[in-house]
This record gives sequence, structure tokens and C-alpha cells, in this order.
Amino acid sequence: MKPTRVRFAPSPTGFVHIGSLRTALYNHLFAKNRGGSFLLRIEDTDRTRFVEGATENLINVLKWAGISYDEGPGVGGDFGPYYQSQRSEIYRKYARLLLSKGAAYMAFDTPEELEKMRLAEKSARDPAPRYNSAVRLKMRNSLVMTQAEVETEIEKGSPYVIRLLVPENRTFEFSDLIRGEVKFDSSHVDDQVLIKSDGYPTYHLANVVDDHEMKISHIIRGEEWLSSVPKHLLLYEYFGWQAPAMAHLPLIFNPDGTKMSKRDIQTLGELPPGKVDPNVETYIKRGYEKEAILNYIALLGWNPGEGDERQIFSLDELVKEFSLERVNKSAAIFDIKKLDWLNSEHISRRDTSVLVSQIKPQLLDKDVEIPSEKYLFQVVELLKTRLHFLNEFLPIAGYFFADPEEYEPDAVKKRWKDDSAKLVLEFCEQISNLTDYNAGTIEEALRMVAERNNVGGGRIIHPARLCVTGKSVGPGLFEILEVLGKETVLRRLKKGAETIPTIKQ
RNA sequence: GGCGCGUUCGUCUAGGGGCCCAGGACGCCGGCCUCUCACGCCGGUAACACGGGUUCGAAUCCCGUACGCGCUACCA
Repeated sequence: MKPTRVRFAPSPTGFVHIGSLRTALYNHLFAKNRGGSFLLRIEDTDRTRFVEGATENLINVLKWAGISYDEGPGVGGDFGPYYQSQRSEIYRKYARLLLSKGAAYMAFDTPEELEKMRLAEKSARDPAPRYNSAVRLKMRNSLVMTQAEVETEIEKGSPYVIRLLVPENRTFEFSDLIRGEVKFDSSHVDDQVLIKSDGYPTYHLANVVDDHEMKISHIIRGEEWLSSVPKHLLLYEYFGWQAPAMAHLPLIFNPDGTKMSKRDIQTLGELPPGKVDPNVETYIKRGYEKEAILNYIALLGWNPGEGDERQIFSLDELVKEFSLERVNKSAAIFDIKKLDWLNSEHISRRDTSVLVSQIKPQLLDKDVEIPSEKYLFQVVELLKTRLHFLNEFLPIAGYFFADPEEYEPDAVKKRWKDDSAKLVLEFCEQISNLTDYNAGTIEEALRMVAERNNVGGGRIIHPARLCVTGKSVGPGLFEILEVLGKETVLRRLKKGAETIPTIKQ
């Protein structure tokens, strides 16, 4: 059996689309699952759409996601170069081969002439005429021109393209690994341009040549390529090569069922309702965990199968479980809610010590003073389950690092009663005498004060939380008080008992 | 328009003739826990696009219709 070799072949024309990332992921998973190789190939043959920095950006995103590749830019490999723009000579060689076999021809038609042809051929029956057997003999190409005429044009330096000669009455059948049998008739295939007038190949020639030269065993790519498979099959046939197995992935849609488009954000500035941002970097910037994103997009079109109801997967687990047979045929809608859930799920399953090391930099960055590693660990432990995004840590944990500067007005209104200051101070008194200061003894102390005053625990708990954190929500009060330490707690309780009544009115 | 692909709860999906008056997950709703919020736990809501076949029996197979999406470039 031939070794498994797959590739992710993006074109550097902008940001990294969420669908591209999934394609890359699936390729990577498939390769690693089978002990094969995953390569990255940059399809930069469209010089007009080339975007500076797009390739670097793409590589960074893959690196961020932990989707490693065995061959490609930056890592090398035996089948390079991995930039198509650096392989022009190879494509020209194969184009000449096609020419010599009569499988392709040169065409000198100008864009204006093509436009004229389309206009002339356009009819109700055929609103989108193709450059094919029906019209090619009416055009200016090496099929109708004499050898001498062709040479003259070339000498004149006239721009020309090389087109694929698509035979009439051919049926192209193939078995897609995801979709099953797919059939096309050659009458719907056009004489595809193989080499553009600028000398660069089109995707169609380049991907066939490269996939063969790079010994690709399986092509896993988006469904938008399904329609051009017949052209590729014809090329493999002309070259006498065996085509790789193919798998066409379903698309990812906006919540409103439309295609996730870069235009949604680029031209409108902000996202219209029903749309979702297709740019992976947007999610990185918002603070999504890479584990969550990978987990989510993996599940968008793939699942582990009957009886396996797991939702949470690490990259390693995905590698272990992935198979193309379990990839769906139909498009999926990108639902941010589930991504959010996965994000908090991945965070709360993470070791606290790991979280500490991830959170520390953002605190240092904001000049937050961290009393000790152990202290931070305790705080994170306490807040872990309510942390949905790592970057939410400081906003919800601020009071662990500084005395509250204000008290939530609504909470003051609701929880601060006339006797609150008195109760809080009594509670102060009680805990200041504590020799063994911990959540358990603190609670005992509080309950005692409550009982003595004939009130429920809540009458002290809420005001105390307000004094100490300034907030109405958070972890259990006794745990907070323990972590904060007696000295800090007493200071804050006294300060609160003094200040809150003044703002109450 | 042509060609291709697709269509199970709001969303992601399980299901490949009887195990399904359709299972799981997110969301939503209700409850429990409780000092609040979150977590967790328990329960609920909700779907086989439509119409014909085939069959003793169809979400599952076939045909048609509708709808959606893709392609229809010297873009990928």
C-alpha cells in the first residue's frame, strides 16, 4: 500500500477562513491517523490577488493551532519547492508535453474577443457559454491557425494561453470518499486555461501536476472543487497518471444559511445579523482557546460515530478517532454558542497549575501584584468553573489583588440593611479572635454572630461579600475570606461598614 | 438557465428496512444544590422538507417536486 500523503493547499489571498482551518485540520488528522505525511503547499499562482503577508499569517495560524505539517515552507521536504510560484518551469514542461500530444492547444483570444464570443453564443438555452467544442473552432487558436500563423503571433509577442482540449461525449465518473459516485458529462466541461498569459499555471494544472509530483495519495478539500474534478481527471488521464483518492468536504455556513464570506465584515465594517466572522484570527483575538476551536470545527462535519457520545476531544484524541467515513455530506452552520461552551469546558478541565501559568502573564502585563504563586493558585482554583474565557480572569478576580474601590449600587440597595454595619463589625470582632483562620472556622464564627442576633446567615454573608469584593456574585464567601487572609478581610470589612452606609442614601 | 452536491429537533449530529411514535450534545425552559453567581445534578421542549413508489414493514432503497448551496473566469 502506498504511503498516505495529503496536503493543505491554500492560496495566500487574504486572511485564514474558518473553513480553511477545518480543511487543514482534517488533512492533518487523516494523515496522522494513518501514520502518513501532511504537507503545506502554497498556491500562489494568482499574482493579481496575491496579498503581502498572507502566507506568513497562515503559517502563524497553523502554528498557533498546533496543526503541524511534515513538509512545506519553513520545514522543507524532498518534494519542494512548496510555493507554486517557484515551480513555473515544471508546469511549463508538462504543458508542452500536453501540447505535443495534442491534448492542449494555444489560444490567442483577447479578453475582448472572449467577451464577444460569450455575448454572441449566449442564449436562453445557454446563458453561460463555455469555451468548448462548440465554439473553439470559431476562435483564434492553434487548432484553427496554421503553424506559420501561430509562429508569427508568438514572434510578435502576442499574449496567449494554453487550453485543455476536452473531448466530446465523454463521461467522467469517480467515487468520492465522502459523496460516493459522482458523474459528469464532458459537454459541461470547458477547455480550461492551463497556462495563463502571464506564464503562471491555473489551479487546475498546478494542483494535478503537484499532487502527482508530490506523491499525494488523497485529496481532501472543500466542496467548491467538486465541479472541476472532471478537468483534473482528464489531465491525469492525458499524463497517464493515477489520480489520488478524493474527498470533498461540505461547506460551513452562516447562521442564516449563507456562505461565510469575507465580504460580510470587510465591506460592511460590522457583522450583519445572521452572519458570523469567517476570519480565524478574530476568534484568536477574542480569546478562544485553540483546543476549543479545533474541537468545535472538528465536530462541524465529523463525529466519532454511533454509541460514542463524547463531545470533548483533544487534538491527540481527534487524531486517534478521525476517519473520512464519518465526515458528513451536508453543510454545517457555524454556531457560536457551542463554541463558547467548548471553550469553558476546555478551561475548566485544565490543570489549575497550567491555568496559573497562562494567567500570570496577563496579570503581569497589567502590573497586577501577585502576592505569591500559591496565592494565585488558590484564586484560580476558586474561579476556574466560572471562567469562560481566560481573558475574563482579571475582570472577575480583581478584588483578590486590590481592595474594592466601589460597591455595586444594585447590590448595596438590595443587600445592605440598617443593621448590616453592626453585624459586619460584630463578625469582624469574632474572626479577629480566630487563631485557626480557615473557611470552616470563619463560617462557624459567622453563624454564631447570626444566631446571636437572631438573623439568617445571609444577612451577614451578603453585606460581607459586598465589603470584601464590592460585588454581588462570586465564589463562596468563606473560601474567599480564607484565601484573602485575615488582615485584608478585617480591613475591608471595616472600610465597607464605614463607607457603604454613606453611599446607601 | 445548465451541471453538480445536499436536505433528521433552533444548531451540531446518531441512525445505513423492523432495535426509532427517532438517541446524544449545545441552546432554551423548569427543578435540585445553595450565602449570590457560576459549576454540577435531575427533568422538560423540540426534527425524519414534500409527494409518489418498492416492501409485510422506510428516517433508512428508488423516482419526482421544492428549497439551499457550489461551479459555470487567463480566481483559487
